[in-house]
Amino acid sequence: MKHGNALQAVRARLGQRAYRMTAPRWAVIEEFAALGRYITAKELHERLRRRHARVGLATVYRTLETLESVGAAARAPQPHGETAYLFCPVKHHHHAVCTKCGKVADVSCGSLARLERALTAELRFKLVQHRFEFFGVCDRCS
Amino acid sequence: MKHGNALQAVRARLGQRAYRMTAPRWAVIEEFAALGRYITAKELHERLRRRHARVGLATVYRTLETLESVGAAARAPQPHGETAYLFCPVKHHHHAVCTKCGKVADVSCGSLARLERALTAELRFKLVQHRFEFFGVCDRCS
DNA sequence: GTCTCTGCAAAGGGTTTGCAACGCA
DNA sequence: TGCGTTGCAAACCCTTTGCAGAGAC
Repeated sequence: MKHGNALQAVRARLGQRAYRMTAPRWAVIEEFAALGRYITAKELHERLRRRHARVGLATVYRTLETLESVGAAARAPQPHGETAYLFCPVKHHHHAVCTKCGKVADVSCGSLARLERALTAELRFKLVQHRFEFFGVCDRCS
Repeated sequence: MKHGNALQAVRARLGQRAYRMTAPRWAVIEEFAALGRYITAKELHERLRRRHARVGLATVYRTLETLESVGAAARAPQPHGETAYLFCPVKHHHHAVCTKCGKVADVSCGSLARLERALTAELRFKLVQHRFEFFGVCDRCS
């Protein structure tokens, strides 16, 4: 399974922090991890319902929050007011999002270091954090 | 006045599109433009109240929406669920936000063009849009 | 005088919380 | 068995909307 390793890694990470692995929580994590794109809590909840997994919406929110707290999910507030989440156990990087299918590709931020140094001098700002998002059309959709 | 030119430009832009310049609307725009940092509708509303400007919260929201529609305000959804706005009549660019005082510096995106070309080839993505945000500590706060 | 804009309050939509029952460990 | 977790529904919070009166042009 493609996401198997990442899944088990997250399972272990949760276990280390004394989280219990219940059926609803695991159902949310599996569905979420297999997705590979940003999704809202509501949408994820609906998918689980369709699969006959008895999971409350509140549990979906709580699980996503838990995953975020252990660094396994990225949160992206949308213009409309909703929040989209992405299963994403990798440390610090950025995303390129396909505007057609929603697929997400990872972008390392190593190549941005020089740019950041230049900006630091130019703006007289000590930059300590950044957030980049790229949007476009992926290989398969174009 | 520092923001005078931008203010009058926005006033003219609104006039061209047949918006009426009412007292409440102008109060919101003035307060907003003088600020120079991101602010939520609620916070802006409170500032206006303190200045004894009788403006409803709904009017603040409507004015911010109007400004956004004519390209004079930038919207930034926050993790918590609120939306922050910045008076920003310049076309397309990015921001560096001071994490202490909230001051915003503009970052042109010209220097990022090469980076974007490289990513297009590497990811097999046709990138059509991007959003960058930088966070750090400004000159005065450090 | 017309037609947009305003303020208020209610509605709307997403997210969080309280609580009793449940079920891992 | 103890304590974290769940589901439900109510509570919350931010934002939008309906409507009658006010005001710009």
